[in-house]
Amino acid sequence: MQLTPAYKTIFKKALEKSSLKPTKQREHIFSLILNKKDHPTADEIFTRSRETMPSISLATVYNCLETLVESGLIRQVNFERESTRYCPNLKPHAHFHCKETGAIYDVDLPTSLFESLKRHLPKNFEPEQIDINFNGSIHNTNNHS
Amino acid sequence: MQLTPAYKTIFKKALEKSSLKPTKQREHIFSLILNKKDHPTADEIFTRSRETMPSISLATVYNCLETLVESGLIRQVNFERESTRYCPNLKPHAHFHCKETGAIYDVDLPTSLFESLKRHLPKNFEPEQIDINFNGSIHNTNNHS
DNA sequence: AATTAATTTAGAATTATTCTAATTACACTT
DNA sequence: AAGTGTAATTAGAATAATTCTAAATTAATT
Repeated sequence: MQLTPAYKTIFKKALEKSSLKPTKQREHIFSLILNKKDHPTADEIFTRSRETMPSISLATVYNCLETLVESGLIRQVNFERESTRYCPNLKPHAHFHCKETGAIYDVDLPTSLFESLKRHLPKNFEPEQIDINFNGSIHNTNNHS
Repeated sequence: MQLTPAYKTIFKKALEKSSLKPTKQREHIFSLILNKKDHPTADEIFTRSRETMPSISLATVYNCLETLVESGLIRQVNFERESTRYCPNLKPHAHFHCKETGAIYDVDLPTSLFESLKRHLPKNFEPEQIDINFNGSIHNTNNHS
């Protein structure tokens, strides 16, 4: 539940760039998301936060998540209209949503693929963000030989 | 507000395959979505429906949309946590969401791109649906020469 | 210490969607 | 043609994630 010095610097820089304050709550939530790299919902983050910061409120969790997304430290992930989930992986990647378990997996993708996608847009379309979401199931690989 | 005979057949076949009935309401909603190829929300569809079918209820609109999606006649489109939108374009394509106007544009993509995306999944991941969403703005092309 | 602006907080409000239970429509039997 | 059964529609209540509001707290600055 502690940021490494390196991440602490990244955290402060990113917030200051958007003229936002590096508060205890924001840092706490950022470190929670970094340290358990699943894709938690605001409510899950709220529950986890209270274990070590019992006074935090749900509204604050939502506020902090918003500021973290704004400053580029985390990404939002949405599947259909399920609760928004949050992701600290800033490398180019897609998400795979297992419809059986609801689990979300990061799928790394080469930058070239994103570039190739962009080339299909009309010239005056300026994408800021590209979300690629797979929906499906994960087969059992029963490798009985 | 009328389905062409060709679409009427597609409509009936698709529903029957899922053992669903081709009712007046389902057909009406399907034709509405087909005839104005924007990406309306359930509520917009509800409003449009009542112009020609005043007795329809919002619950029915939601029910019909669900069955149309189930039977593969239309697709759902989600941006962040905005209202779900519906799309009759079944060709492989992505969506571009303009953050200024909120408008959604279809972006045709070659099947090869989807194939290439799939190749980055672990072998036991079985995608059923791939959603590609661009988020950004559309620049003015002021072509004063 | 006083002032200000930003942040946090609790709880109310919002809103898209789903649920519930009653009614209606329709295909199938008698 | 009347009766039966199942699916679909309907109105309105319920749900749940998120946002809003207004008050309280915090931190930085004079």
